[in-house]
Amino acid sequence: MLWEMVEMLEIKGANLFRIRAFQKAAQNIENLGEDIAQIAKRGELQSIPGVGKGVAKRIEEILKTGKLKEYEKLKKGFPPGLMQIISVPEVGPKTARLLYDKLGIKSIKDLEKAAKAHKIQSLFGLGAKIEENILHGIEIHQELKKRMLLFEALSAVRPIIEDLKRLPEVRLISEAGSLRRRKETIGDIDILTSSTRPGTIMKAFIHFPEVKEILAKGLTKSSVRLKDGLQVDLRVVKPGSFGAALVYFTGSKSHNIKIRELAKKKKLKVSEYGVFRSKGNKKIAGKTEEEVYKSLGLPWIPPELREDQGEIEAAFKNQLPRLVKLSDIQGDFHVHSNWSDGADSIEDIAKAARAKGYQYIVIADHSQSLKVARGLSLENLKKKIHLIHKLNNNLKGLKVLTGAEVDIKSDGSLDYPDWILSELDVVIAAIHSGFKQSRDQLTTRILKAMGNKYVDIIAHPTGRLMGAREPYEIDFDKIFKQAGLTQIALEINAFPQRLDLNDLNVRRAKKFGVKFTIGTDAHILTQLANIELGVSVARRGWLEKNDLLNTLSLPDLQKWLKKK
DNA sequence: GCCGTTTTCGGCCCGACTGTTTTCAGTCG
Repeated sequence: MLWEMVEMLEIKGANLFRIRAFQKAAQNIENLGEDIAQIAKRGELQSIPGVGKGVAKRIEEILKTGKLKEYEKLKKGFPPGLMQIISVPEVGPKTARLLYDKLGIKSIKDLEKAAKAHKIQSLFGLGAKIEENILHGIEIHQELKKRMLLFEALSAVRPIIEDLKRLPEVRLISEAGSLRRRKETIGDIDILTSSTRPGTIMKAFIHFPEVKEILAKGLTKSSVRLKDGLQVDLRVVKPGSFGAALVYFTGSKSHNIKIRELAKKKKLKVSEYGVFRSKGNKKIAGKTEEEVYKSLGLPWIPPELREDQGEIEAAFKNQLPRLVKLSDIQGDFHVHSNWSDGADSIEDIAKAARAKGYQYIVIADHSQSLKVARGLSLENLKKKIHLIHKLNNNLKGLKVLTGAEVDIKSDGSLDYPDWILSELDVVIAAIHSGFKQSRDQLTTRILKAMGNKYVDIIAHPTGRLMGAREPYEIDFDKIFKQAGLTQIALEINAFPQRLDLNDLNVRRAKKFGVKFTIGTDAHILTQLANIELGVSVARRGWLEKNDLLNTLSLPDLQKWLKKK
């Protein structure tokens, strides 16, 4: 409701600062990672940044009545299609208002008709060019909405950066934007380079073989669409501004705003060119990110934290988390072999894991009920355990841990009897069916599974598949609390479509004392590399080394498993 | 409407680009 109010008020032409206040509040509420009703119950609404007396009152009204009078009233006077118009590129609130007042345009369809009939160019302030841009905007506006998975963006950007690095004119180069922050979905790919000769770089970039279409080509900025549809923006700045530009292009937008507000209070000004004194405009930083943050009295902030979710305040107090690193990871907790629906033999997986420098790996095939994934019968599981023990005798430098991804059946019971679970090193429990159960049912179901003393990990706790399946509804607070209490770890599933738990829930769960494991859910050797995605989620969830079981050495992990 | 390492009142990030109304408003990131 707040978001919609923002759009309606923009078109209405309300006070911009009031609108921005709503916007800020809406964004922070969206990123809570906790049920707002719980916060309201504790009477702590105003502890949410950007939520003051006014917004708190509105939230209380919504929670109490399910409605917001102010919103309903606003909406009544609004044609339903009008808000969509500002989602067309080139059309903002002012233009939308003008088009509505003068031409009665109240939907994208109306807009297209009017543009094609050349009615727009006759309006005061608009012209033929704008009319043309609007038509183009309508064309691409559908496509723009699609965001790609982090995994896809990473696979696309790496070869491009490698190509660019080969150019002698390129000095420094980095990914930027939401990709560098490792958000789970990416709109378009941003790359930043520094050079004193941007022209040559631009030219080489737009002629890369992967490029299908050149969207814009300038002196220091070009945009292309690749053959697979991804949009890539490349920007070149002078070496002395690289750090400031990297801060700026990495974002997030709200992080940048807060940084600049902070600067202002210190009589400084931050832009993509550097940090300047307000008086006299003397440049005092810009070459590196460290320099930029330092000039504001802050330590360098890892990109994954730059979401204006308290990282600046934490940095100010020198309380930033020491985020877990990929190199801290000693093993993978969730791998499938060709005993169930995986592609590779346990021996090959073990060798690949050893080559990655791991100390251990958990082979966790599906359980008997999951026929679609060739779940293992009791008989086969016994055989598999035996085989792994034999394999470990001949294997140096890595230990294969016996595991299973055991189905949590719809009544909350497990798909294997206790006696065989007790034989396994690691028991992972997960839901693979009955997603449509009620929130209460699903929550109770998982809690019941957590009541089994052999369970070590709950895998992909919300079951989502980005782009294909919504997360199922569970009472996070109850599950996090129980996980904290029992020390049953929650998985950060690193499969590209899953990333489940997600960053927000990870951060929330940590506050309950929850431990986590990263598992790639790999079904083929190349997917072992996805551990990196899991580490990104962990970092975005503010996790430190100690929060993850994956960082334990083999002996420490074995101690942990015994203790449980 | 929110907020306080200037402030309980008076501010609220910064700059590029575009097109059009020739000096700047609107949009975008």
